[in-house]
Amino acid sequence: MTAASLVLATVHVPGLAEHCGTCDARSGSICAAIDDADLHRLAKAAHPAQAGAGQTFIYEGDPAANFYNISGGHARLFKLLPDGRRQITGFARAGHFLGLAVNEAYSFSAEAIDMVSYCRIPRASMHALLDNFPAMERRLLESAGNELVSAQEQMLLLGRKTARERLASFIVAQSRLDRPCRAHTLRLPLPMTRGDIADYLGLTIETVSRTFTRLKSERLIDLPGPHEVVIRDFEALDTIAGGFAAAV
Amino acid sequence: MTAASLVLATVHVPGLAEHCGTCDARSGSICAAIDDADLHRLAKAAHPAQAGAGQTFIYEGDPAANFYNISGGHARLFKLLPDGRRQITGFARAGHFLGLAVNEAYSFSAEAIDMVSYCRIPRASMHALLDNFPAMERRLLESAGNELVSAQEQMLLLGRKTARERLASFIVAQSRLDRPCRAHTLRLPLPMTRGDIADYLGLTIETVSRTFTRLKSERLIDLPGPHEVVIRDFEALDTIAGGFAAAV
DNA sequence: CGTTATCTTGACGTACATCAAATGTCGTGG
DNA sequence: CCACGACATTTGATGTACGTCAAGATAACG
Repeated sequence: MTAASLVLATVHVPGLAEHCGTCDARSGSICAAIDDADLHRLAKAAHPAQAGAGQTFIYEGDPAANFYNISGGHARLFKLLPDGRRQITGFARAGHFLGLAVNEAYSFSAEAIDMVSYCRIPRASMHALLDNFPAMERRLLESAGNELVSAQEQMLLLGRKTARERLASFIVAQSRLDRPCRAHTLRLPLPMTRGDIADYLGLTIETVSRTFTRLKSERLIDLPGPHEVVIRDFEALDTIAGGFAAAV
Repeated sequence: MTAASLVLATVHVPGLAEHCGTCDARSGSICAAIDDADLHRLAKAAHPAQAGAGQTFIYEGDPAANFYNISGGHARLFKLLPDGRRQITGFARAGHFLGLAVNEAYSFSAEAIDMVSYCRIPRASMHALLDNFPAMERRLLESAGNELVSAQEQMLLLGRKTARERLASFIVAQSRLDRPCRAHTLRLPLPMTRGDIADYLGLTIETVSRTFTRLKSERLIDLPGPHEVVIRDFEALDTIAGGFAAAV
């Protein structure tokens, strides 16, 4: 990076910043750390792309050449054991940055659940961006902190909670995710399959299904279809999620 | 921070940097990002302290006023459910930085296993350090990445591995931790109790003990005492840890 | 509208938890 | 140095939450 290019970098080039300027996910992602004037710098580094449902776009073990920023759709992030057992470590949606949990090689795979839009940022470009925009690095650090907090929460779930508590935790977490500010959602979309939920919660499909059915029969939720949950008693779910042995 | 103090900051004040200059853990921690000339800046921000065995020095839920850097000893990091069920999310030793997984409040508790030495860094001081030493922030980001990778690895363990695979994974990970560069250790110290290991692996004390005994009877390890393991067949352990159904 | 994958429900099996007691370890004071 | 007590660990007997296997019901998709 020469001094000249640094000066030029502050000149807005119309068109280049297009896909970043119109990006719905920008405000809720680390890209918000870069303001409009410098947006073309970001737009030059971030290459937009898409992945259709079922398509894997990050392979665990591959050299980590790129970082990814999800701008739309839903993806599952997972690790596999050699015999095929799968652990979903998280779901990514708009605003989610992928690449923190990366050293030389990707430590997980990423697969599109529905149509996923994302931006690919080459490693070198990312480092250049971070060098030039400290606000972005700070935001990344905050983001990493949040990810660590939820990873630890998930360890507690996987190591110590019952199936019932896991599912309640999952529903509560999803509802918080859906509308972080407003009151907890009533109708909650679940883009992932029962198999995904099972592999996320360390259970089997059958146990997930049975536990959903039980929560429904207890009037805590409704299940209009496989891909949506209606929360009928948030307080009760939240109590169960916290690990209080709820009355049946 | 005034311009004057920034200039003064580069003047070495003998004595102030003492506890950082002589810190054994420095080279393996984020403190290595600050070179000798600026060490007094770090030393001014980092307040050394100690915690005796069994003493809790971070309480989950407390306002996150400080960051911590472990300089000696071993600590368990854990989360509790209201009925007392415990999940240990990790063990901290010299060089480990605590505070990444923190927003407003601590998301975990930290308790000394043996005598723990640590440096307490007030939140504001930490931010000032990061503003002035970009190398430190970069190192913190790398550290966060590493933590996330191991958190995901632990999710795979907790969600999908058998007791046998969990214990093998634990032993292999501990041996890698002990001597990252050299060949895998033969004699491995385990400062934590069986209860700690159980709560880390999502098992009970009894299952941990039985599984240790079984690995011993299969000549994969020796158990000279409760607080050390001798690795007799690293390859086999590593295979089991990876999730290959090992022959009995 | 048929085909296929996903989801639900049931019957049964098992890995690990729980309960209980013996054995071992370690710090402390005689 | 050894004896005692408290606590950690091991080992055994039994229970159970969840997994596995299997079959139907429902939803998704061309």
